[in-house]
Amino acid sequence: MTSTPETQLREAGLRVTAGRVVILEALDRLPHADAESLFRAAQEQLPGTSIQSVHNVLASLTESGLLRRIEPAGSPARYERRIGDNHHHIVCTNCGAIGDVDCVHGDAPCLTPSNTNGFTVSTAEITFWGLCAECSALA
Amino acid sequence: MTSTPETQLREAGLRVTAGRVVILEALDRLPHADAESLFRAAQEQLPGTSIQSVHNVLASLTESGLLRRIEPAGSPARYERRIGDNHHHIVCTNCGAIGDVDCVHGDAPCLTPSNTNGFTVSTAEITFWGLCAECSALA
DNA sequence: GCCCTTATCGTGAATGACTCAAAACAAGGG
DNA sequence: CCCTTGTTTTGAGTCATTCACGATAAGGGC
Repeated sequence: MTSTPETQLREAGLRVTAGRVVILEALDRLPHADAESLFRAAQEQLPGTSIQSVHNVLASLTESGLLRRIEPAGSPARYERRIGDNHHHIVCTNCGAIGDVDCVHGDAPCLTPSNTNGFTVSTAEITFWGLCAECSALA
Repeated sequence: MTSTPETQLREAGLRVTAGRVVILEALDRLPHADAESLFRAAQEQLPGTSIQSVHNVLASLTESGLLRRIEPAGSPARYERRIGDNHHHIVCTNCGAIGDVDCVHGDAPCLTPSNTNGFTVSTAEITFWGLCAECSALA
């Protein structure tokens, strides 16, 4: 039950602005979208907006924890409305499409590296690479 | 037994050039270095070199499989002389230092996502985030 | 409902990390 | 030793993102 964009923003202590609401709504339709796609989506409802404003919005929403930012190698940053769970991602090496992967094997094993080299580990992030259904079909 | 840079280059079918040898040697001293650091290291032995040349070298070495390129979120690409094993990395969220992590739990479990959304998975990449020994001490 | 403070947006310029292009150069087979 | 072809150099260009700052609007207080 994701609460409405307005409620979410208020709960995060952020002002409710048209830009933020539009971006949050666009991310429901376009999960894992990058700034550019969100900009194009936002323009339909906010013709006067700019790519910088989209970056502003994404930065504040990410900082407040309303969005999760993912940065697959070789691709611009993508954003998703996070559901609090720590799921992972699978990226198509051909077209860049991204899919969600529910936490692997009951989520515990991968959070425990064998040797940490003195590091204090706080999170683990898994990225799977492969071909999406469409690209596998074409191959 | 890492073979010498010269041998490695020849085996990969690449010409042996001063720049390539210098970069490979620098990566022994600076594992997980980025292009900029390697450029500075290379300048000591090749005063006339340029950052673009370093990128050239890194690109061809990566393509030939002599180097592995890693791109942690929020950091420029790092390079390492790969040993063929599929190890993972741990990145310090404070200073950006990177450590190697031997494959987790006998390497199999993390390569098998629970649901693949129709994707054909070929590789899995795990990035651990935390604080390096130095930064944990300072915190 | 209106004002005022202050967060946010929009415009513009700037940055970092890298890629592209073409001329100068050098590795190494013949 | 020469010639071919892969590399390096020099220089410009790109992309995604950030910085700076005046204009604008959200929303608490009156």
